[in-house]
Amino acid sequence: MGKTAESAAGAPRGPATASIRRTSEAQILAAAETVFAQSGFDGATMTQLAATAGLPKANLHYYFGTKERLYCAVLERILALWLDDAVEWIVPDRHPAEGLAGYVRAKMAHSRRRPEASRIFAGELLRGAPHIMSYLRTDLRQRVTAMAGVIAGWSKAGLMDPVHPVHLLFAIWAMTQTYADFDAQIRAVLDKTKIGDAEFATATETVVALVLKGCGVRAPAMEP
Amino acid sequence: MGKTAESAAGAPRGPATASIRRTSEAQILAAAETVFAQSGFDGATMTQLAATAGLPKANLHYYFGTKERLYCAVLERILALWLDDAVEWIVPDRHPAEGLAGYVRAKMAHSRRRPEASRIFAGELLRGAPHIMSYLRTDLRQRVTAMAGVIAGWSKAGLMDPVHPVHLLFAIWAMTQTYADFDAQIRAVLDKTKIGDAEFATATETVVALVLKGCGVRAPAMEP
DNA sequence: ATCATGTCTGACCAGGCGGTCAACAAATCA
DNA sequence: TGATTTGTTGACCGCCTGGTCAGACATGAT
Repeated sequence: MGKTAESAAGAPRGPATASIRRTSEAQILAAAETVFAQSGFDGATMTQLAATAGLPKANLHYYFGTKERLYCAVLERILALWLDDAVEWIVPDRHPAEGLAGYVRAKMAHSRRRPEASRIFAGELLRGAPHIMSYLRTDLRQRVTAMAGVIAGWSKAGLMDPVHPVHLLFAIWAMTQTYADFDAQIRAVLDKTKIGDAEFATATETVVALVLKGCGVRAPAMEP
Repeated sequence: MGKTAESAAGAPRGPATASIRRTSEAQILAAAETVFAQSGFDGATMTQLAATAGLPKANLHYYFGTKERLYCAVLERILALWLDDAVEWIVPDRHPAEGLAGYVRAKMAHSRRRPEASRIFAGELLRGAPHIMSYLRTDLRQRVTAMAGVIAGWSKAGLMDPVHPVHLLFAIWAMTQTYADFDAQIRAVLDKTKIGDAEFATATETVVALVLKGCGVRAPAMEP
């Protein structure tokens, strides 16, 4: 039937431009990420959310219905980004010296570039993960199992010590995300209003070294 | 003048039993620690706080005035406990193998025994530490400086690698507190409703090994 | 008894919260 | 063009929030 050419995918209703919806939703989601990261779910108010988005409050309800649905939309957006780092680095083909270092650096870069996403995730976990428990138990758990297998393989191959793979991952997540989540503490201790690139690079290399040496990763063999 | 014998210290007014005040305050603080840990400052309500304490709402206001003052009282209680671990373990007399391992184990024990305290602290940091920023910049920073000196001393003495001491501390805090703060994630990934003692011991030893090997701590010399 | 002091609490309040809705503007379809 | 759907918004609502307060109650000194 005569659907217009534009609506290729993801436009269940509305025959023509869903671009307005997309634009407004993106605008609201971006604002919401900032506000939820600063104030948390309970601390944020719809009025504050609307003001940050530069739209009337009723408009947010038009697009997302309730505060909780808006929050969940923000969460889903974050989770999508969350999973991609691992598959690039924690793979059997790589040497652990490269894989673990790359993964840690990717996670640190995440904490640097998108601290708000990390903070929203942290807040959700702190409250017992009421909105993402099912995701944790399925998607995340599955990925962790896969990554743990890779790491165990590295150990068996004699490329590194036999470290408990899952707890190693917890440790890596903790060390890297702390620079986003608990930034206030780090700034206070370092006596800086903002963490500079140099300081962050120092942090990154400290964590990388801690992980590589901590896992007893052997020097990678040079490819012929 | 004729103050009764009981009021030895800390009873500025009231001639007789200040024990009632002490008891009620302790009861309220204990309940508040639980509720604030579960729901955060914004999520918790005075009604919920009162119900958990088993007292009428007005009673909480009688003793603490406002929700914020109650919250701050809870925070202060936590901070007092927070500082004591370090001074016992991160001291020049000890070998780093003993000092770092002991410190990590103490922090892990803290996460195990008093996860609520850790979560309240984490929530406060996540929101930018509005109530404890001055504490972080004074007390905590001072202690960190002292600890960093000890660690740097260990490195100079050739007892361990020259690891950046402050970032090492951030890493230790992150790895240990993650077992309290993000317990939901850990339980979901491990597919357990509760983390057992055995699993927690595994976690502890994983972190201890990661830190000791990661810092290149030499084997401690035996005392004659 | 009387009084002073501290403790306790039900009833109440103003304000802000998330959410609704009717009416209106804009865009797309026929 | 008119018809129909989608987007926009100010005004409004009921509820729950943190906080108040007058007065009941307990306790010990005089």
